[in-house]
Amino acid sequence: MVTQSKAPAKRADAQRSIAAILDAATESLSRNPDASVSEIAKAAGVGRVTLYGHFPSRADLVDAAFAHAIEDGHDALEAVDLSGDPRLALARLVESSWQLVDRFRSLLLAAQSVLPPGRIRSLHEEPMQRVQHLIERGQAEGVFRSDLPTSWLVGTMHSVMHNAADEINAGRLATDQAADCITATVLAAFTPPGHRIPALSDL
Amino acid sequence: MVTQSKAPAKRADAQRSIAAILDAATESLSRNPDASVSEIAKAAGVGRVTLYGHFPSRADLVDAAFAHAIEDGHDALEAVDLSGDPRLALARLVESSWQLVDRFRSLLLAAQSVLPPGRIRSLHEEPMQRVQHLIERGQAEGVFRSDLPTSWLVGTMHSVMHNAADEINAGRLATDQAADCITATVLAAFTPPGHRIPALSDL
DNA sequence: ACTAACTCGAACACTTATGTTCAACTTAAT
DNA sequence: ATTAAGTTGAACATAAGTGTTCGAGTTAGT
Repeated sequence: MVTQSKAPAKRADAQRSIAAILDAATESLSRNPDASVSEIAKAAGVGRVTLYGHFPSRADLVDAAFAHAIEDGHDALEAVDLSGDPRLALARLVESSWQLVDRFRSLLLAAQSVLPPGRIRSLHEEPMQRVQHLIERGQAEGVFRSDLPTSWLVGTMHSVMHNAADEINAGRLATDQAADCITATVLAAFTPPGHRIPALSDL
Repeated sequence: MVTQSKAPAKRADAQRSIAAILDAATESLSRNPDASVSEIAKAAGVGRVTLYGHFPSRADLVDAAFAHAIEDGHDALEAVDLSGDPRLALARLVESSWQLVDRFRSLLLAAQSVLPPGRIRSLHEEPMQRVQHLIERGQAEGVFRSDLPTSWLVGTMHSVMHNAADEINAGRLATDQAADCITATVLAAFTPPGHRIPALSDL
């Protein structure tokens, strides 16, 4: 997938431009989902026309930036070891996922308002399935609650991380405390009724 | 606060218009945070010029609609009995809050992108404090966890409700199941480490 | 050194929104 | 019945964004 089969191979400066644009788009859209094409071009140190030369429309650009971010995230998440106690695996996964969610949450907003509905979900699907599998394993082993839908638990993990981003943004939470808060909350939320809440320490 | 001291008292038809505009704005913005003034005016069965006659700018209109919604919500929330077991009180509060969050979540988005930063928080402060007081009482009585900041727990309750809205929107959750999922999740998230997760039934 | 690919700014056409003005019409209040 | 308040659509001015075209300059590849 590294080299497309058709296209006559871009020139070196074009590749540099594209990379710069993609980076700038990711950065700009992460700060402001409504960032204009002009802003992004300027941030990339590139002319607006050049940008349109590589990305036919703003939507194409957002799509590319979002896909690029997902790919980055995918690599990071794949490195996480999901074996062993599902609760410990979850803690590890949260730790890694959190940084990604925090970085790209605003980019997601941009994507949501521009990309066709199915597109985002299909890009998310692969990493999401790893989460879902882990949760299902935990449910099967009886350490995660089964009285709520798996999809609900997936969403809960997601939204708790988003909450952390909001709290940090509002100055009510320190960045280095976020991971602990998230882990503690998600672990508690996943614990079956009647069971004891595990402390982070005794796992 | 019902009648402003100065203003020469609006005429009956003007009051009707304002009410219709406010309702239409709430409804339109709840469906689409970017709804245009024209859309809202049309939905209110009123001329665009008339609308501008009452609300100098789009921002003023959004502000008014949002404040109106908060006031509605405030009344509903104030009717909730917060005495007795904090966990039961929380369940009652969640039940009532959930409907409001569901109704107005998109309106909040509109407000966030238009209103000055402090404005939203100041409008939210009063109802939020009731939640915070309840949580603090639960923490003091030892039935809610104290190892996480109170503000974090408040935010968690909020974000879990938002998650429910998303899940419904995505078709992964039925509307009538939402309240139970939220209650179960929030109750679990608030339970202190080492304690057992309470089932909804045995409270 | 030659050429095709690439870059750039300026200018243009197009769209969509906000907010204002005007002049005629309708309605509520006393 | 009079009058002031309210309503209305059409037209206008502004502003900001998107996408395209053009012509001239630069740069990478062979």
